[in-house]
Amino acid sequence: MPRDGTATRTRILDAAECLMERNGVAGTSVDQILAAAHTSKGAFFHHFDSKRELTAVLMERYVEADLGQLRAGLAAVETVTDPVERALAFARHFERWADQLVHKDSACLYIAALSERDLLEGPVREAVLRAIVTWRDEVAALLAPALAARVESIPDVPDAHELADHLFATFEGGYLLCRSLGSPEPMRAQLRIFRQLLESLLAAR
Amino acid sequence: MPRDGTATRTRILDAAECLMERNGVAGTSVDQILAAAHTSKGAFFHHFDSKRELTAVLMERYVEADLGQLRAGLAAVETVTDPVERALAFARHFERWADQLVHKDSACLYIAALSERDLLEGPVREAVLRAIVTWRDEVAALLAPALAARVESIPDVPDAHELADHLFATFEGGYLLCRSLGSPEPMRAQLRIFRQLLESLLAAR
DNA sequence: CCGGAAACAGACTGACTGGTCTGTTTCTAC
DNA sequence: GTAGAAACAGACCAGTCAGTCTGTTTCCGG
Repeated sequence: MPRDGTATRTRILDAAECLMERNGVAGTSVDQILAAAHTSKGAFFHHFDSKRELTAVLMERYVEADLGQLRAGLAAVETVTDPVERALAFARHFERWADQLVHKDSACLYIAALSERDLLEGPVREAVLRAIVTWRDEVAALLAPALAARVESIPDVPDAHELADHLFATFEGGYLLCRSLGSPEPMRAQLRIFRQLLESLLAAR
Repeated sequence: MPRDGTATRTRILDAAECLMERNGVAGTSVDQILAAAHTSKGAFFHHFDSKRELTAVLMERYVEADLGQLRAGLAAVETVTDPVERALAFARHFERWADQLVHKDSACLYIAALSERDLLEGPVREAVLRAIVTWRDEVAALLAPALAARVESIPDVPDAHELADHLFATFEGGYLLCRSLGSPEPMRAQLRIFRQLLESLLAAR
């Protein structure tokens, strides 16, 4: 086997992720990626068939990392036995971890992908969908027992899946607030609000 | 004065809004806009100095319409005297209006603008910021008295401004869920969740 | 040490980009 | 009516785009 190209491939993916998060997919040219990755057209089209395929591979990798964060959150609270406490601990986990999540003027690749319609077909869409559905199902499974424990004290019990989606919505909304305000603070604030709302929902009365 | 060009101008703005919502700003070319608006390069650059300026003007118009929705929501509940009931009526107002808000596979122009960094400077950014801050301030002013009325029964009272931002985050997160799932349903679901969470927060105990 | 395949470099291409320019039409003020 | 300015049309331009192609380098099995 000839020389190893995985380092170059990774550099291209890293550069593309960084640029596309900031400028969008259509707003990022292959030449820009090459410059940032310190490589050439030849290397790029050796590793990827097209810009489209790069985007798909990148999104796949991004989703995997994202789901890793979900699993880490679930693992961090699996020892908590009380369902209500476990749900709240889960919310607190992400609240604590918000600062690391949003570094200076970064954004979420999902937002970049979802704002371009021609990406909303094929593998990119499927990857995003997998992320959303996995978060929904896993978080709903965590929330359902907590909601069941309070079902008699809540007049209008929210649907566990929709409430799970609301965490996803909070993340993405937080990202957008951070982008527009140019500060990582809103993410922390929004995750805190989510936790506070969940606490009041699940409070014994 | 020669013939009236406002109709053409409006057609260009409408076409641009429609295309940019779907494909992003960088993902929409001037030629595409011209085709959709059934006009020419000459007309376009007569009405706008550049694509950048069109984007800025369009965003200004979009923000004004958005703030109109906010004012309509505030007006719809201003007769409700009890602060808690007024806040809840406000949430219910948008829950009811969710379906009209999101037509089939539409998206929010804020998301398109915020996903491209070079737009995050100058008038486009200022317009988005004005929308966010106005929503925040107006909604916070609505929520603050309601929160004050419950301050003794809530252990960890959320900040009114951050809670107001959470409504904005819910809208944007809802838009993203609608885009990825290809359905207008998630918007309604997320606004319902927001209302349910607010109800439990403001519930007398 | 050498044959071959993968890894890379970069000149090149045609389509498309935002934007300019020249010319024509349409209206109003006089 | 006619002068003049705004409204519009579309050919045109230089630059950029994604993608191709040819050639060179690097490395490993034999």
